[in-house]
Amino acid sequence: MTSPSHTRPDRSRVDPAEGGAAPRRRDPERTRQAILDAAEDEFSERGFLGGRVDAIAERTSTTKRMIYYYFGDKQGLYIAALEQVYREMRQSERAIHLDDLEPVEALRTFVLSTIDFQEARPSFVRMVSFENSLGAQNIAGIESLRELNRGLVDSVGRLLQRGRAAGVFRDGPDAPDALELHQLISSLAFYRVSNRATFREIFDHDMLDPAHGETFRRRAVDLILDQILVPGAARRS
Amino acid sequence: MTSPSHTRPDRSRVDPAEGGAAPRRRDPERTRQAILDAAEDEFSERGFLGGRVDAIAERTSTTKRMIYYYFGDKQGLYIAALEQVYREMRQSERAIHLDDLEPVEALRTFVLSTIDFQEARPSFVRMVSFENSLGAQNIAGIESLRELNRGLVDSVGRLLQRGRAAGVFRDGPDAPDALELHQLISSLAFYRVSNRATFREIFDHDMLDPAHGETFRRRAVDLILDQILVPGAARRS
Amino acid sequence: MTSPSHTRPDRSRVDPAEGGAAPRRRDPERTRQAILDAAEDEFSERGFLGGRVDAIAERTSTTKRMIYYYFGDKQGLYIAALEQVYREMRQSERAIHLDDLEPVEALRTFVLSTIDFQEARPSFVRMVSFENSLGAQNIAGIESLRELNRGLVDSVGRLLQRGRAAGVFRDGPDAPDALELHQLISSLAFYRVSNRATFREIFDHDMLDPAHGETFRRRAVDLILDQILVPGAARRS
Amino acid sequence: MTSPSHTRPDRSRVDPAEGGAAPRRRDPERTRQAILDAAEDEFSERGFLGGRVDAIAERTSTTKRMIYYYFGDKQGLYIAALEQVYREMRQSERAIHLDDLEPVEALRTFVLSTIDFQEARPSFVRMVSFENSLGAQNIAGIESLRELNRGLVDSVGRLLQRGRAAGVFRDGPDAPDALELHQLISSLAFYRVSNRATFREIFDHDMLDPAHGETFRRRAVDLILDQILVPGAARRS
DNA sequence: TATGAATGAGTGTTCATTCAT
DNA sequence: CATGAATGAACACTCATTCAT
Repeated sequence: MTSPSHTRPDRSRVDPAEGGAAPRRRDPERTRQAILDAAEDEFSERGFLGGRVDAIAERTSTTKRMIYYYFGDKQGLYIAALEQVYREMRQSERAIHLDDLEPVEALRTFVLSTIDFQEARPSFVRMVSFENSLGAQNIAGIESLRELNRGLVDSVGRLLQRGRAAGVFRDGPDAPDALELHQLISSLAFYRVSNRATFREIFDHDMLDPAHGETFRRRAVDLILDQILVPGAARRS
Repeated sequence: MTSPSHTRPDRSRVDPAEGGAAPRRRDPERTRQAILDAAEDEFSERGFLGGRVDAIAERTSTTKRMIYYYFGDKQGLYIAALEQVYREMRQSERAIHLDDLEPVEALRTFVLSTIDFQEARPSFVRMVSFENSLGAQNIAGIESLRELNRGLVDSVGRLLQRGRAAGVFRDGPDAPDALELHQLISSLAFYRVSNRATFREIFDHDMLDPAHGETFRRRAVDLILDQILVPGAARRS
Repeated sequence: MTSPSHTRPDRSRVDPAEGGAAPRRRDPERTRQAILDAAEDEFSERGFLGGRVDAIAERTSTTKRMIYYYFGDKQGLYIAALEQVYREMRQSERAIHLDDLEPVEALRTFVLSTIDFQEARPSFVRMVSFENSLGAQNIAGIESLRELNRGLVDSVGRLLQRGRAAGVFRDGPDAPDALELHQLISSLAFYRVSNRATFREIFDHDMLDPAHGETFRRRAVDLILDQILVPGAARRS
Repeated sequence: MTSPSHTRPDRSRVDPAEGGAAPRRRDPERTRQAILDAAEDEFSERGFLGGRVDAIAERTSTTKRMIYYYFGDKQGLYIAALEQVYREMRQSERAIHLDDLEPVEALRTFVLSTIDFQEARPSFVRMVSFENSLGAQNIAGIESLRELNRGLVDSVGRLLQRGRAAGVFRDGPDAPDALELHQLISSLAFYRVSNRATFREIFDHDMLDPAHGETFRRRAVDLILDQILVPGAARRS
């Protein structure tokens, strides 16, 4: 079982010799990364329109001028931050090596990993939410993001293929394809994080409360398997 | 079957005697409503932080000063707009009179109605998304919103009760309660709208394309019923 | 003979009751004019690119925000200032009522008036110089400026016509037309002001020094009359 | 007759051995000249205040740091560019060897050469215009520029002397001196270029259109000779 | 009830210039 | 000789909000 251990990797660890938090001088990669991390924080909290370049500069030890030096403008920085969170999402999927697991276990692992990632990295969810609310204007035409996500759906596609070949996954025109499966899993995992605040405010119920975590995970896995497994197939490997 | 016919009601038709589109003179209620509608448009497109009071004034034929006269400040206007979309959502649920339908049909109708509403009123989804991304700061403590939503979950609760009493809905500690059911249905219906833009941009797949509408609705209803119905129960009334 | 008495009209004298220099409150026209005058000063000294909106605000008692309120942006203000100096130039020509003078006297008066105006209003010359150096980008398509200037050339055209009809001005294909005459007069009057600084710096000679004024005026008038008058015509009326 | 063939000399051809366009390595003089030419372009298009050091660096293949290495600061570079265009102007006058021509022909040649040069090198006109608009602040005290220009007026002075000695040029207190003659010729030649843009924009008339070139040249030469020649003197040698 | 005028603090961005290597 | 990295001050422009009438 996957444990919710997705935390932001310490990308600033470029030169482990220097231990300081702030990029002091002459370490461009560290400076760049520090800006990027600050941008992720700011944009995930306030969105593209609400995010302030000044605020990002203040979160860093560098100056505002450096932001423009490295990223050109606010949108360039925003896109770079968006790419970063998408890349991490993709890496978290790659890390579980779906192709090495037998289909049912792979699917179960994938569902849990998706839930875990979104729970552990709420800034991913927030950034994607903001971006959607603005009609994905900033994302439009960024090929790297398309590739990242398509790679993920391809993984799911291979998984489905193997399951069908093994006779454990449903087949035929009525069975969901990889994209539909991705949509379904994402809906469950994403909504829990994206709508947490209003849900809590309105219902006094925290969807991310660990007390509900196991129940939610079990229900989600079962629900997905119900949709995919051929009736009567064994759920445990 | 519910058809997707949720469009924004023509709230400006306060005094049908006057036919003009713009609130000319001496009709405070119409002026107020025009501001509110403009605010809903602006805030749902750009969020609270991104939304501009000037832009709202320009969308209306009234002046900026009136906004402050009627709503106090930007946040007051934002909250009023949020209340408006929530109220409509609740009204759309009330309109289907769940209590008058037998449980299975009521559940099916509720699922479809939820899907339809969110599809027809994307500004609801966008405003809720924005609000969540900001941690529901603006919503905090607004009792009216809590009441609206709790009324909805209460409806679902009565529905579940009736189904269990009739022996068609699952019971016991493992069966989902009203809030969990609401979360599940919302996840499916909300995500389809909230993440439409990035989904389309990344996968060239429009989740709201009518071509996929029927399949999605059928799968969603079946999926929910699978979770609620006692095994072997008749799905059609 | 025309005396060099073209000074900037006191356009701020809107409400003669209030004598203060600064537009205090609630006198929009005065505020607007104060901004415009400050803009003329700033832009004529530093050009469009070199001129600073902040500096213009500081020259006024109003704030920078008001500049944008009245003129939209820097370019809008610049164009308004340019229109203002062009308009004054035209008015100074209108003030001498060329049509009421007999041709030779009218021509002499026009030449002197042109020289006087450019001498008295160096900010006109500087603004036009700057605008030319930038390729007249900002002027392009501003119809009001075209009309102002064409009105002036039309005046010169009527003057030439009358002189030819009276047999005192040269005629035929070799005689200069109104536009060529305007170019010639402008060259003399404009260059004296536009190139004053480098001339003084390089030759220690101030073209605008009153000591040379009479000589310059006499030579200029004679030179122009030489070009226009039929040989042997009386130069004095 | 002088033909308008003043084009910017290919100053980059310092070391003809290397054929490359860009100053690659180990050719400091070429690097310096490339920067200078880029500066002339930039400053003549946008002025001292409007010109950007970054833009100059981008016009060259060298880096911004080199600009500071070779020229100290922005103003140093600006002055160097100004000196360059003034030097070329002076060289174009020297090239016609006024002292070797008889006075009337020399004067005619000088007028045409002046017209040709300003027409061929509009960046000279623009830079001088900008510099004047700023009150010649940057030029102040640059002795080299004074020498260049005084040498030119001295040439004209010798020319006048020879003409008077030969009895073909007017003499006496009423006759123009060398500086006045320079001013007159410059006015005609300079204005045609300096005010081309607004003239074209306002009157739809391009003063530099080749169609008007011959007429303008003939009139200018005649006009100058009218001022200088003793009445009745032969215009052709 | 309504409105044009006014404001100060901030908004993204660019400037000429210098540093460390 | 040459370079990428860094800087602080300034840049044009916009924000939500309030005032006087």
